[in-house]
Amino acid sequence: MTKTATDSDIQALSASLERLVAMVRRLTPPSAGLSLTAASTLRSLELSGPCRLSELASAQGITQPAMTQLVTRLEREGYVHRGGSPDDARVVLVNITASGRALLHHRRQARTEALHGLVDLLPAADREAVFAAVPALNLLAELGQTDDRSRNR
Amino acid sequence: MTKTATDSDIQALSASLERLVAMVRRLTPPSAGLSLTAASTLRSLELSGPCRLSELASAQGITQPAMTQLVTRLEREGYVHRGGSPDDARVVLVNITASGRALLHHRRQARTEALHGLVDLLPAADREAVFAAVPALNLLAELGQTDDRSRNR
DNA sequence: TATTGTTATACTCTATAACTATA
DNA sequence: TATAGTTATAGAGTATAACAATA
Repeated sequence: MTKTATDSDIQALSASLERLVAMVRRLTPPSAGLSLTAASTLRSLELSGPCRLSELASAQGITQPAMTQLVTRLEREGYVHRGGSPDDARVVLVNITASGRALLHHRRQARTEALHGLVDLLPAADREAVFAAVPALNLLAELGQTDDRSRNR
Repeated sequence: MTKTATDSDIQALSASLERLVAMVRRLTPPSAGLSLTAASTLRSLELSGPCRLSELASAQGITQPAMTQLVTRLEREGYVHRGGSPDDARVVLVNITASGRALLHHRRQARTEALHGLVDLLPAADREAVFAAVPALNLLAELGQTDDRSRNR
């Protein structure tokens, strides 16, 4: 029946996303050691392997200087490592360390536990609706990631 | 069939939420004028009406001094107003201004437009799964909000 | 000359500790 | 003495502009 998305559908989704962001922020606040951008950058490195600094910056939607500083902090804490490229001496290849992987693992466990507590409070029907939507939500998030808004920096 | 949530369900949801947060951050970056906390605080004021500074702080999961400063910035920009309580002279009641409401409205429009672009790229089945999950996601977010973790500050 | 990354500088956002004013 | 909020100070996180090194 829902052939195309109506504005009111989109607005409801948008409002829901706003609330979910607030929830996630409370589940793993920056006080837990990593800012949202720092955590997201680590995750990205975990998936991609060694990655250029400029690619990391555009993937996170922040500027190159901001990523330089973030990587400097992450390197100081031992979560990433800066290496050079054999092909191009200008390039810096950033990679996640074992310690960085361990940190991600720990954060995921903590959040999973907290989420478990919340999800268990949901009525069964709602719980199933949420899980049923996970693949679609992943697709949506992926589209948002590869969308080239703010690539032009 | 899904009687209780399995760990792998929860982990998939958790990972999905991480990606959605990254997407939302790119849709309305802090460069658009308001940080996530600032926007969330305004939204909260829009819903609740005049609110004590300490309540705002605990609702957002930040400290009282951080909220003092955020409210100072928002007041300087004209988005909120500080008033006293007639009952208790220690209390500050913060309220949103017409300008603050207008800002929220504008941001919502911008995000809704951007989301529309993404949602239209989803296959119809995924689109419907997302919309079908919205009420459940709202409920989940609400549980996360009223959950009293990090109330003890 | 263009690209990759860093440095310099400034502002937001957050925390903890110490303080003021009121209850 | 306890509570509501502010001030002081420090550090993370971000931006823009100017720079160095390499292609």
